[in-house]
Amino acid sequence: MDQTDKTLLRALQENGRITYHELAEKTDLTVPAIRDRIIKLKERGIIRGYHAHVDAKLLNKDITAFIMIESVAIHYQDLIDYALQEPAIQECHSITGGGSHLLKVRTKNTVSLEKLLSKIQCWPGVKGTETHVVLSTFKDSTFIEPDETELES
Amino acid sequence: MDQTDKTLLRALQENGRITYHELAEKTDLTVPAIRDRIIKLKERGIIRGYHAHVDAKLLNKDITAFIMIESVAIHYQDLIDYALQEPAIQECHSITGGGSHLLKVRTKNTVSLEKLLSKIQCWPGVKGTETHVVLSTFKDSTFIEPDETELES
DNA sequence: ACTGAAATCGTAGACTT
DNA sequence: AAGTCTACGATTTCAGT
Repeated sequence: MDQTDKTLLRALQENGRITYHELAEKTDLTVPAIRDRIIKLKERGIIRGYHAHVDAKLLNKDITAFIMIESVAIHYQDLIDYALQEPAIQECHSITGGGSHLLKVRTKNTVSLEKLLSKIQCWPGVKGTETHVVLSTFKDSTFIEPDETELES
Repeated sequence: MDQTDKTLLRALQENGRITYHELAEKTDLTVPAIRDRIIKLKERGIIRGYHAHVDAKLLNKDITAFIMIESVAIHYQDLIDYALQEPAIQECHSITGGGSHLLKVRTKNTVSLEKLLSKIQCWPGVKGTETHVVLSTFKDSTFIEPDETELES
């Protein structure tokens, strides 16, 4: 993980379809060298994948919400299994502080959000939920600055 | 927005570097037709961009946290401006329920999280914060299912 | 990590429905 | 307006060095 790798990671996060040729220009390396490095970054798990970012509202998902769940420990695995199966749930984290888990969900409207909440409240071990509907999103980035010195390799 | 567009959106969300040829095979269209559709999806804002997804932990960001902020309305714009400037803040939403805003942040460790929190608590209008540190992430998808009938076009 | 050739892919214009 | 065909240039890939 040297300066060149960091440049590649920044560029690929900014534009996931950038060509090897452009990356070669940015780094003063040749195209095959770029390719080798990117393959290695993938093999090391640093690059997990490439994804198109689509606009949720334009795909008829008008509601984004965060749902804090209070659940009992014995049923944590059930909760995870249910969360993985539900397409409207984009993220599921276990967290510290009030609540045991936090979900990020996308639904078409308030009706579908209500249906989803009813489902969740029926999951085994769920004692309570607290929903925060997103009114506006001012920043939504997936960019991670690779600026720290790395420990490994 | 027909069945073909939905297939394209699904495929591009799953693999942002998929070739037009592969997409042509999936949809039984020719490569130029695929290209035209993708250009239009971009022009309509449905495709916002393409991004490499990198592993935060492997880039020395060990902490993910959600910070709920209670702020006074007069200073909302200040809060947004500060959030946009801070690279550790990945998301900033205004929300309903307890708290006025929710941040998703990534930091190297608890020390840098503490520093960030100190900064945020000094922002004008911030009355209080409530931090939820992520212990484990069980689902982290950006996939949005384009399965509803669309209103526009 | 570089070179160079071969295969694959993306792009643009003209044409068809 | 949307798709196809064809041809050309760009990109990716895969040797060997």
